[in-house]
Amino acid sequence: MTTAPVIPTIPADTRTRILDLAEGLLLERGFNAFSYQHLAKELGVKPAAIHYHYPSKDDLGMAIVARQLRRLRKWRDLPRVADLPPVAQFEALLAVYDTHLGHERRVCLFGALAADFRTLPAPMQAELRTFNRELTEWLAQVLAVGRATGTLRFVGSPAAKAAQVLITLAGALQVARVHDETPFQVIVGQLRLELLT
Amino acid sequence: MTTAPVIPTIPADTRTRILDLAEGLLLERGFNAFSYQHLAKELGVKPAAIHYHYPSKDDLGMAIVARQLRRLRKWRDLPRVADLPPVAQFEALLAVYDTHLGHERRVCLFGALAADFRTLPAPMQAELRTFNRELTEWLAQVLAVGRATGTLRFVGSPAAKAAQVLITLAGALQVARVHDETPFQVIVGQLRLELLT
DNA sequence: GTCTATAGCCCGATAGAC
DNA sequence: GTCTATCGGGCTATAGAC
Repeated sequence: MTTAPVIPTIPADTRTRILDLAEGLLLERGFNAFSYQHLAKELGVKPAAIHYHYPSKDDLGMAIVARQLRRLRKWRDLPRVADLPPVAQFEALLAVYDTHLGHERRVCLFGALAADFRTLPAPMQAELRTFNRELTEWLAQVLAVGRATGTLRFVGSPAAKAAQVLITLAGALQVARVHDETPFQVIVGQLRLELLT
Repeated sequence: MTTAPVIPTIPADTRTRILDLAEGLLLERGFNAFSYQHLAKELGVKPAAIHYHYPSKDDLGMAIVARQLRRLRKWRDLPRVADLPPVAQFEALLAVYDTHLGHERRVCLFGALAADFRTLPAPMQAELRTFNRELTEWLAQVLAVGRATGTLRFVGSPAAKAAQVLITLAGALQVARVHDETPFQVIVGQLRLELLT
């Protein structure tokens, strides 16, 4: 029996470690419920050290959303996603939400920020709008192709259905947080039942 | 021409005024983004005055959720709601969400609290779970009767469909906040298109 | 270039005035 | 019974040490 190769854990630079940690706290507790103190304690530095890397909390919040947007674009354009048939693309999307669920029942970026939206700095608001718009447009295209090729089934416009499906997924993660993972699975099951032919 | 009877605006007692105001701020900005100072300034008193009526912010938050739960039960059992046929009950539910939208694009209680759920006091968490559970059970019953009588159409279990529809409505209000009222109307239109025969 | 000491503010909450 | 003066603490952010 061979042992799996040891993949060295590359210690991310401080700037990235802060961003990862802040993103986790944002998705687990909300933007107004984590502080530089929380980050500092976890990283073993003083709160003010964070300010060197991200001068204001607004900057840090913006960096989180901007990175998520870059990731979305990268993911969407990946050959192993972009070249898939529509049903597999839809399943790949579901897998992303399932991953969120697996990470301490994190909600998605949109679900984390929507309620507190009015308290967010304007640049973050704009970036989140772009994020949601691009994701919706991508899914609308997937749904349109899927219906045209007879592998996905729905009534109404692809844009309306995409908006509905995405908000259902965001909401399913929120319900999972309030109750447990069961309703998430139930709701995703319902989506599959309705969409897949 | 006769003038409409003057309905005197009964000035609510201070306790109720605080609760109304706090509820509004909660649904517009989130639980962690409003303070006793905000309430006090609006009411023309000092922050500490609020503590007389609601000793802690946890008490105030709990009072908001508890009142919403009382309202839900009252609304659901109203003859003009309980005695309606399923389609009209569904439309009555949509009207409630439309009212939220009309009030400064408020989100619903669930949508306001889900993201920050882990930062809420335990009694509030429990009460919100009850709120969501009772609302879901009510809608599941409505959907079951509607399908049995041939006026509502859906696949899957009434419970799963109810969970999906409610989370879609909560999410539709969140999207309306992030973008504008259009996506809310689009998503509600999609729901109607799919459910109504 | 990286981090710490500390300022200054706003928070929720208590004690006690009226 | 109702409200105000004030406290201790946590917050973000700045100034400056190393």
